[in-house]
Amino acid sequence: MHENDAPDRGAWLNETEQSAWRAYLDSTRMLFAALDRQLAAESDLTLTDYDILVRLDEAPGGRLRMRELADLTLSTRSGVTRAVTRAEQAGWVRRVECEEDRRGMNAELTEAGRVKLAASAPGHVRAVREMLIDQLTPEQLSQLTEIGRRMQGKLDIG
Amino acid sequence: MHENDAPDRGAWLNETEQSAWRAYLDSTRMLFAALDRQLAAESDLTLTDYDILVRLDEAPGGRLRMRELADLTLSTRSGVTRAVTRAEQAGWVRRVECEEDRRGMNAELTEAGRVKLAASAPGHVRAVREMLIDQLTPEQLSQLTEIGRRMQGKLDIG
DNA sequence: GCGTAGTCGTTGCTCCGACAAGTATTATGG
DNA sequence: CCATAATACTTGTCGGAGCAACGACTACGC
Repeated sequence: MHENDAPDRGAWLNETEQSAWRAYLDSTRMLFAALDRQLAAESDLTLTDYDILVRLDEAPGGRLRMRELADLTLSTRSGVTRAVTRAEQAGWVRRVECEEDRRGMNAELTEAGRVKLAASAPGHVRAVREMLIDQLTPEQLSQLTEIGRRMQGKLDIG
Repeated sequence: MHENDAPDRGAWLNETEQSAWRAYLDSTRMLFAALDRQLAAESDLTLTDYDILVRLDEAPGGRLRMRELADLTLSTRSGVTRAVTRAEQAGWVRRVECEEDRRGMNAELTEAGRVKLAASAPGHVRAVREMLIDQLTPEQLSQLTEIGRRMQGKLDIG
């Protein structure tokens, strides 16, 4: 009758926790796979590639340091290096050396990049709506926001 | 004033939708990455590998057809072929030919596989608790279940 | 029965992304 | 100042996973 016999505290998940976790895990995997397929089929893009275009588009001057881009897209620096290289070869992005730090590099969205994003966004947004947003009540959508924020709060720190 | 000028129906997400989607996307990426790191560090496993051990453990006789395993883990057949090959080389799984269908193959959990799962589960479960379950109210946990189910309902069909 | 169509699992190919090491540059501490 | 540490990006290497193609087998239609 001590600390570790509270019903939920064992080494396994109870049934409620288990179904929540599985439902979340499976649905998320399905959603991400479906979004990747949609972007690949309609725009020949990866979700990561798309995310990079979006983040650059939102940044002042369409320009971000590689490091910032890695932080925003939650990927590693090497991942960003390669993704930006791909985008550069496709003409959507150009590399611009950093003035104030000679190690630094900026990725800058080109006009072709903005065009590409404008062409890709509607299909992607439609998919996100159909598969996620339209399936949920407004209350669930706001719960999802809060759930995500709480997880981020835990995961940002460690 | 017709069907597509409802405020939420445009080609872009409104602010509420946008923050929900980003919070969900980012937190999920963080969580999956953290879980993968935890399993890699403490058990030298992938989340997929772990999932395979779990599904086999739950199956009668610790045995499943490759196809079933692919469906349950939401991966492709080729993915399962390779994951099972890895698990087989590690000694956690053995391949058993299927009696009633000579094309078929079963993956069967070995004793070593059960031991491996028993050794890996507590750390993984602890991580899931810390990062996800403990961050949420019971109400949010049940909302998460319902959200996942709704998405699955949409995505299972098409 | 027999041919055709579909299914099962595997393999070849290729892409994506993580980690670790390397180079160049900037920051720090004495 | 100068040596050391820390940071920014890149690259080498590797592992995981998707798609398409394949051989083996089964199921179906007639």
